Amino acid sequence: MAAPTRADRGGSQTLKALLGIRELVFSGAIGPGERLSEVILSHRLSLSRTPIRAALAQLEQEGVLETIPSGGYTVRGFTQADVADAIELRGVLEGTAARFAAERGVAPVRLQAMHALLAEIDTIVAEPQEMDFSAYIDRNGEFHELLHTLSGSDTLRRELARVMKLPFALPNAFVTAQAQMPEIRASLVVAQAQHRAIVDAIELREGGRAEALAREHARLARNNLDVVIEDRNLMTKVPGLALIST
Amino acid sequence: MAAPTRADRGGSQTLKALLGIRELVFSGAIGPGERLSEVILSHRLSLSRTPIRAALAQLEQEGVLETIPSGGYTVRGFTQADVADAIELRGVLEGTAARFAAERGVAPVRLQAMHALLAEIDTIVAEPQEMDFSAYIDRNGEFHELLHTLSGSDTLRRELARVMKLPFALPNAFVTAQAQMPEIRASLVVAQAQHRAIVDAIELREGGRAEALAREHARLARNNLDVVIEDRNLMTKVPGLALIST
DNA sequence: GTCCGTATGAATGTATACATCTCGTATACG
DNA sequence: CGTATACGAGATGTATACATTCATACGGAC
Repeated sequence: MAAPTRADRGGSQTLKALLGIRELVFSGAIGPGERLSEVILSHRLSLSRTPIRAALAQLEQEGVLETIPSGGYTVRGFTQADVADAIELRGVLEGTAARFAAERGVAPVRLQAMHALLAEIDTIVAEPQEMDFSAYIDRNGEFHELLHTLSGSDTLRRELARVMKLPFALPNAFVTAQAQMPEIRASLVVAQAQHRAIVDAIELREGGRAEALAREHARLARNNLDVVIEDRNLMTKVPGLALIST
Repeated sequence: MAAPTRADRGGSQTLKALLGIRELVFSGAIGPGERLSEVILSHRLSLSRTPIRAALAQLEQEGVLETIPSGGYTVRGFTQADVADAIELRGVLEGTAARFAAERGVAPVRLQAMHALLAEIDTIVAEPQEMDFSAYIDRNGEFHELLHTLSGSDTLRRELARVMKLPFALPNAFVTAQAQMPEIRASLVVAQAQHRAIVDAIELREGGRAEALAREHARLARNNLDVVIEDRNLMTKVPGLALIST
């Protein structure tokens, strides 16, 4: 039983506030530009103002909220360009992670773990009829997380963790939408080919190639964004994309 | 009279706490690994615990502090590799900023401002006898800030602002140390040549070249780091470098 | 009718009291 | 003498009361 330790950063209240407010924002219940009142939120979430304040401050750091010069916070409005930039930024950072891994080398044990993941994703993607998207999302997330670790740079890993606080910048952001698109399989097959190429480049210590590949890999998500934007119905399927305003 | 508006994020107390704690940490008064007690800090800075808490949370986001699993914060210890990574990360992000500026184009007015800055730095660096380091630091800072803006990406600009919260990652971090080194002039002349090349590449819409140049520009700082590390006397001249532990 | 000053209300910023948990220490038992 | 347990000091987490500031609306003067 996961004994609720203080490590949860407010084992209860502050974490509740964080998750609660995030939910309110990304579900669109509050809407871009709208002001977040501490007292109203504290009533709505049945918490005191203190954990609410802590959560608001953190969400501002995450880029979800903006400070009002006179005090307080509003929901940040994202443009399509903002989302595209966030995705490309992830690509740049993951490219750097891949390059670091290639240049600095990685322990054989970890490469083995990488290959194990690749094999699992292979079988998932190769599924003839119905793909297990849930499994794909899990393994794909693990792949990227491991890649970040392989960089060997904590500073870089932190920064990547930060950028991926924005849900639409996540590697898995568009997978659920892809599940409803006709060319799904092909798209994921391409993604997996890129996964393999990235690992290959890392093993061969080809830093430049590893970086370029990881960037291109993120561009897949970038392309999907353009497709999804066209289809308002699909947009609701991508987490956090409801925040896009103009 | 700068009317203290709430926009200062705690017009007084919270800002005081932030600056105060940062000072305590970067001056080495607290030291890596040491725990930061809220009550002790509140006494030391003559503030209540509330603004202290807010400042601690922010400094943790900035990467200066680390959370203890059981609650509370300690001063983060930086290795030489951490500092090098932070500098290289800045280079990667500034490279992306330069590439964006080249690819997306910048308004002529802003390019003019860029050239004006370049001209000013030229005259400063060309000074025959004593260089005005203070002026150089100011203009150099403005150059980099403007470069970040020229990217046209707010997301990227935010991320750059974050990375540069670590003082040793700042473009100006090693200038004061350079002032005490024999090869100062040459080093800054090279830096200025790179400045010009970056702007040139942006004007010619050569994204790849702009990115590579900005990265190489950051490597100058990286190289200076190695030199400074050797000389414990110089280390104290570089802000925040006292945090380096092992 | 418009503009400016004032006043009122609500929001955030701050301080502090209280609750809860962690960790060190001392003591008792095996 | 070592270990386990219980206790206590001190830390953070939380709630709330108080101070201060900002925005809005109202009223009066020009």
